[in-house]
Amino acid sequence: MSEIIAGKVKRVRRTAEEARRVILDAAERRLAEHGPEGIRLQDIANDVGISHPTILHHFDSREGLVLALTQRAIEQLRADLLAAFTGPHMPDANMNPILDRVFDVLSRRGHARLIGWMILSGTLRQLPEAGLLRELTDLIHEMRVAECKKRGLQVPDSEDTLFIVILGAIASFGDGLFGPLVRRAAKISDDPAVADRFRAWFADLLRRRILPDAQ
Amino acid sequence: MSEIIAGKVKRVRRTAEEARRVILDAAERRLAEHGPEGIRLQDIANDVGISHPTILHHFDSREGLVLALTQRAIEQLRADLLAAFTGPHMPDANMNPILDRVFDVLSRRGHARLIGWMILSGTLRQLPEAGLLRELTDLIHEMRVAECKKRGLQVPDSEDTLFIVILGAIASFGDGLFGPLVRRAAKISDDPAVADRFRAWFADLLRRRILPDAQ
DNA sequence: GGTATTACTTTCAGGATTGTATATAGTGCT
DNA sequence: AGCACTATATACAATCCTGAAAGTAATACC
Repeated sequence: MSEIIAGKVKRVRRTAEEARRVILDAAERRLAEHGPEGIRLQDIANDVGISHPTILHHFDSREGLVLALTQRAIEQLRADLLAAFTGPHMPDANMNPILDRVFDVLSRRGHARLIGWMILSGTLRQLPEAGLLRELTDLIHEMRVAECKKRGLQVPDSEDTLFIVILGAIASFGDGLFGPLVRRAAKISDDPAVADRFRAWFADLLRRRILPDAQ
Repeated sequence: MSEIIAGKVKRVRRTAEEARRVILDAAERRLAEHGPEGIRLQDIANDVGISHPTILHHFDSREGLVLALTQRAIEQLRADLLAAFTGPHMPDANMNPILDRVFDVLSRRGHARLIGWMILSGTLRQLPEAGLLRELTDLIHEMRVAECKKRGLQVPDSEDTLFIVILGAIASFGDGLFGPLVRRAAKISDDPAVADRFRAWFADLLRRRILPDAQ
């Protein structure tokens, strides 16, 4: 491992924190590129340029590594999502920009795949519950009720709002992982414009369900 | 393996077809209960009551088994869907029983997880393109256009039908894999009745989009 | 400069899983 | 009955991965 200079091994010594970071980065890359089975201590160690027991030194065990990876990913995802939801146009019921950001976080940045893998490997059960969607539901429902009252419309059931949020979440995650497959099964061209149109279409569907058109 | 009677091994000999079937059944059960990593030759062999090389004899390799499992699931699903859409009550466009079936295969029987796993690990590329969703879309769209004309409504764009189907697929897959997580994040009780209500709600949403209420 | 700490390496062991080689026993056919 | 075919079993090999043990080298601190 590392460089060998004149028969002696040149070691790179990082701070523990730094070492953990680069190891997690490498693990995440492997996961994204090679899928679930790509997280092998040897391979990750090779990528970083260290020996695999070093990983065990920092994370105790393979599971420790996976747990740390999961934790970090969840925190990032949560931060990204909160940023999307507390953006400037939030009180607005226009779902398009919000869903755009959510889809972007989950699809392009690969969080859906990551979370999917974590669900499959069972590590996610060991993490604390976030309740993020509950907060979001309450937020939207409040806005929805107020708007409906203002317009003299029938006030919707709170479970309806809940289901809208759940659908949004499930479809966003689902698109991030299964989207390409589904589009192929529908014989859609690889053109990302179609995926974009679908997203807009879906956002419109949700928006109309949340608040019927005033026009 | 098998029963041992007076020092001799009593073998159960099935037809190749039958053997493949029971093996796939056992694999599917393991998949549903333990997820993708639960598909281990030894375990499956134990469940069936055979030795694990027998599985290799019938499927060549573990990957062959997984592939066959997926293929069978897709074919079953395909048959179910086509049957559902060409069934007697079809002009009715009631999505509920259909979605029930889809959710059953993908959620309860664990195929969403398996396919998710295959996407992540890259094995899925070896399956032939089905184009199933395209056929389904055409079927639905035809029906939809006919019904709209009959009622004197505006004929919908074919892309609208396509997106409905895609949403149905993505949400079904998404629910199968991410559903439990999402429901937890929404602080919903584990009560499966809620998941059922959501499914019905979603089916209704799709139905209304396909054909607006006549009332 | 000396010493303690710890990040890191090399080497090896244990375990699990897939896959191979070869023998055996049902089943159908002549 | 005898024979061919093949589904099945046993035993073994090969590989891979995680983890342990023990020693080495870089950094910090006195």
